[in-house]
Amino acid sequence: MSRSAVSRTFTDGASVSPKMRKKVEKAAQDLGYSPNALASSLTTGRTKLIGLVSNNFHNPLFLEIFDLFTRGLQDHGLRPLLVNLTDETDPQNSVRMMRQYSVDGVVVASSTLPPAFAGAFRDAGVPVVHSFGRYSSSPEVHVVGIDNVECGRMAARTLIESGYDDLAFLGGPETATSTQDRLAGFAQEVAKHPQVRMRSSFAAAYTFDAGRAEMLRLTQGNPAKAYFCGDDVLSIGALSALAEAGLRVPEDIGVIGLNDMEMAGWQNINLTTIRQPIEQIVRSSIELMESMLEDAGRYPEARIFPCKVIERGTLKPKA
Amino acid sequence: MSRSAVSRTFTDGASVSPKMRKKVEKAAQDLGYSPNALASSLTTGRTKLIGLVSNNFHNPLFLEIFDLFTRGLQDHGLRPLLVNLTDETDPQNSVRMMRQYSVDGVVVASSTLPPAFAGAFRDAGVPVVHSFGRYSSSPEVHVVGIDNVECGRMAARTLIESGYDDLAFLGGPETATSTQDRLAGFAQEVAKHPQVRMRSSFAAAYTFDAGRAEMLRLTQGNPAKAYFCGDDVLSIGALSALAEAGLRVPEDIGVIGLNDMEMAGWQNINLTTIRQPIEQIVRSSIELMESMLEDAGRYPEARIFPCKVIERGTLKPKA
DNA sequence: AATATTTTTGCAACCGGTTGCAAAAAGAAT
DNA sequence: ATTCTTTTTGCAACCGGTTGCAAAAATATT
Repeated sequence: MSRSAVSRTFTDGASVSPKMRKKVEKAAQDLGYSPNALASSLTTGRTKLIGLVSNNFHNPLFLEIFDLFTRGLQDHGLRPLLVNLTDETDPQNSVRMMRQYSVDGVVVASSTLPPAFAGAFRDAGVPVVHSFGRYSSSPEVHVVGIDNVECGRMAARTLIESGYDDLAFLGGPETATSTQDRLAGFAQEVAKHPQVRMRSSFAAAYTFDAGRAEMLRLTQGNPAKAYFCGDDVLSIGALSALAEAGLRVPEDIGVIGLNDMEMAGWQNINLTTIRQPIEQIVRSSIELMESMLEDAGRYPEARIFPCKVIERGTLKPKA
Repeated sequence: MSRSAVSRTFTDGASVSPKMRKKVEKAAQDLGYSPNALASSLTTGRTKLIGLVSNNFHNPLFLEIFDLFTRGLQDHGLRPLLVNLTDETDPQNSVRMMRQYSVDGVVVASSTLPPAFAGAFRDAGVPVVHSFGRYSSSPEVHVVGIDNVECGRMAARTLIESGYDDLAFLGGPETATSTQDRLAGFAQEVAKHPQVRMRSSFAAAYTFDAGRAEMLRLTQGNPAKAYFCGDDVLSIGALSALAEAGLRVPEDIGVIGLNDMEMAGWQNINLTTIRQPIEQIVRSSIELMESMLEDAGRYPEARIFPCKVIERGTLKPKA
């Protein structure tokens, strides 16, 4: 029973006779031995470690996303090494760290990080997919997500079909690419309808407080009749502000969100929103990652999934 | 410039002359070299990998907890290897996995897992701390969390002080130790007040839907005047049910939750609740883990942090 | 300047596995 | 029974680092 024999019984596809395997397994059992994954990575070059880096640790939607990612990766025998990107952390730092731990790949799960961030991994030779990233027809790296421009159009279309003609976009931080894209689509669709007017403003962050603050400010003046908020949490903040201002939803003002996080379906929130198919996005991201593990040189690809409107109670029913 | 010289420039405290260090650093720069953490772990026996295992991927509070843990660990140069424990996964399985990846330690972040689960790691010789675990005066493993019995008492006391005398406990799953402890404390305090009556019931899970369903059921009959719900999400579900049943809070029925997750402070929820000091618990857990990395044989210790009532709008103001 | 002391450096063995290759064992064919 | 194949096994080198130890270099002492 040599060292190689042991190694071979634990790597499937290797040539070991049934009896040798039995013998080794028995011994392993008795000694409580199990192979050291890290040592083996040294020669095989694979760690099965996947860096999961995100900066969205305040949006409950991302708990759902982390749940899906961790379960999905585990099911494929991969291990998520979690990286919480705060504002201070230097991107290059996390790139270096990921390399030191020889991760097999990195998935960047964030709707607010710029494409260049994910690019840094690719430049370092680490397979990377950017989930929930910005759609581009010629992506720098693999991107899996939604078409934010189309979502903007969809929101405008929905509001208009519901009979609103005084619209507004309440976005997240003006610098986030997702915000810009959604606004662009929204404006584009509105432009097709001469009788419809629109305006826009921005919350400081994709948070309840920011949404509420901005909507409170808006209710001081002369608010629009229907708002497309760039995110569900933002929407809920806005709804809170509206309630506090004594305005009824949807009778006085309509609201449509984006994401369809679990909470949006809660009966006391009941938010009409555009559903982002996170299960599909995550599943597809993992599949893409797996295929890159086989062939790292794969040409960057954008996988875009369609969104759909989930009608609940914050918009007047369509006529 | 030998291999050892390189190794020494990257391990602090090693004997290298300034000029040698410069030379190595220059070369590393040019070649884009950075040491392989996994290879080094082979000889040093330390990976700086910490298993972060949890089964609470549906409670938004845990997003806050993951945020704190990942940031905290990162700040100490440790890397969280995330494990999502689903119902199907065999505990032994994750123990083996953690050993294969030679994690330096494991933190079990869960209020619902039994102490025995964390014990399995200890038995395997892996340093472990159970955060948000059940308090015990003679813990099997290090536990950091709150005293659920005392929380139960505190809830009852608060309700009684607010003038309610027809109380009820609306717990999570009856099997969860946290539920049992909270109920015990609640009942214990009520027993001191002969004029106060109480009852109890249980939601199927610590979720909005379960809380709502149970409260809807209760409103069919003759509900109590004030409820202590075993968790904020549960409370919010209950609040939704009460609103749907046309009952006013706090005028008709009072509600107090537990956890004080971010959402509880949202103006349109405004839940009176018992705050669990998660920042302290997480910080302390990490400190404890660090000290175990030095001295693995440390005697199991229970660190319990006090909770406090956060008064908001779901209880009648104290007289 | 010669010697003693301290610091820096490189050698070589080791950490715990994997893997190409040749020797040994088992099975098939004659 | 002998020879030819095929399968199984062990040897030894390697993955990318660390570290005790002795040799070499730099500093200090007389």
